[in-house]
Amino acid sequence: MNVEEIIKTTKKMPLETRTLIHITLIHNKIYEHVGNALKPFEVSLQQFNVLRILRGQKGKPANLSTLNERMVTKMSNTTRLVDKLLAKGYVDRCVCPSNRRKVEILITESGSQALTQMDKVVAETENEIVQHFSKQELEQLNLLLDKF
Amino acid sequence: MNVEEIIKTTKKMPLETRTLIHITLIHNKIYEHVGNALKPFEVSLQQFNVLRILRGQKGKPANLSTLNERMVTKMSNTTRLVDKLLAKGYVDRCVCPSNRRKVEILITESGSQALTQMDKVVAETENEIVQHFSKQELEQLNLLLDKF
DNA sequence: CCTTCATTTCTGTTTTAACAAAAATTTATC
DNA sequence: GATAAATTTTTGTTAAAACAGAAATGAAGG
Repeated sequence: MNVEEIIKTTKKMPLETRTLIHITLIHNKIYEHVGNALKPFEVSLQQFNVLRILRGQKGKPANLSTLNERMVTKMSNTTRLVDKLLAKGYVDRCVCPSNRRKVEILITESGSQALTQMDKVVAETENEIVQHFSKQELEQLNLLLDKF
Repeated sequence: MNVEEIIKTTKKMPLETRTLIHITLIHNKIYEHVGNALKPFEVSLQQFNVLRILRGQKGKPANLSTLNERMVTKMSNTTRLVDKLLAKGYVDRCVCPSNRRKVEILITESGSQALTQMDKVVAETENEIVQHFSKQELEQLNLLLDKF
């Protein structure tokens, strides 16, 4: 990925700026590719993310604040995101009996099965995106990214 | 930035997945910080980006397709983005006399002045974001990012 | 208990983005 | 030159995100 070529500029920009633009371009690429891979399932990246968190709960229900805390991209209205998963039958939701302010969200069997399918295509897409990296380079990259 | 800590997971994930989540988290950070820096000017990151492109034209007008081509994040409706810059008096727009399908967009004096101010705070923010990197590390990072 | 405050979720509103199709103009072809 | 095709921008509609405030419940202190 050549930054200058993509944004069609010949001007030399500060290394700091170039780095941040670079990250944004890569993010756009990830978002687009993974989003497309999920399109057949009619779920957004965010919804996929929530399903993964719920599976990670291993049967233990999660409430909204837990979801929000663990989401890659925090958003203000997780309620409506869960509404959509509910409409697809991928999750169950009920008020928490011990604290009726809270809500308990669980992935359904149907949600789990769909998620297994999604995992496959997402993993393939992820591998495609990083296909030009060796394992060692990926490790080196992660070390550098930790510095942000 | 510790990925596992931020998304509150203890599970070991594939290096590929971790890398892409990492990129997304960093992108969120950039977006948030630079967005906040621009807030006093009441322009979005995208609008700031367009102003920079227009300045790069050095007086030569740009049309919508040129803008779209050079934007970091492509979007379908650049028309409405330019509408907003127009409302703020930061750009001028008129139909291209030689090809009346096209439109010519120019940054105004007021836009240039505002942009100079924005540049300052954005550059500061960018430096903050990469403050833990040495110049050499930034170069190394850019080389790795080129592999995407 | 009653009042106040804190927590958690939900709702309303406004912005922004995504997608598709329409309108205006130019270019090409017969 | 008329008609069809291509290009560029605009508009309409729907979906998603951001922001702020309301509602419901629980906890604490008098």
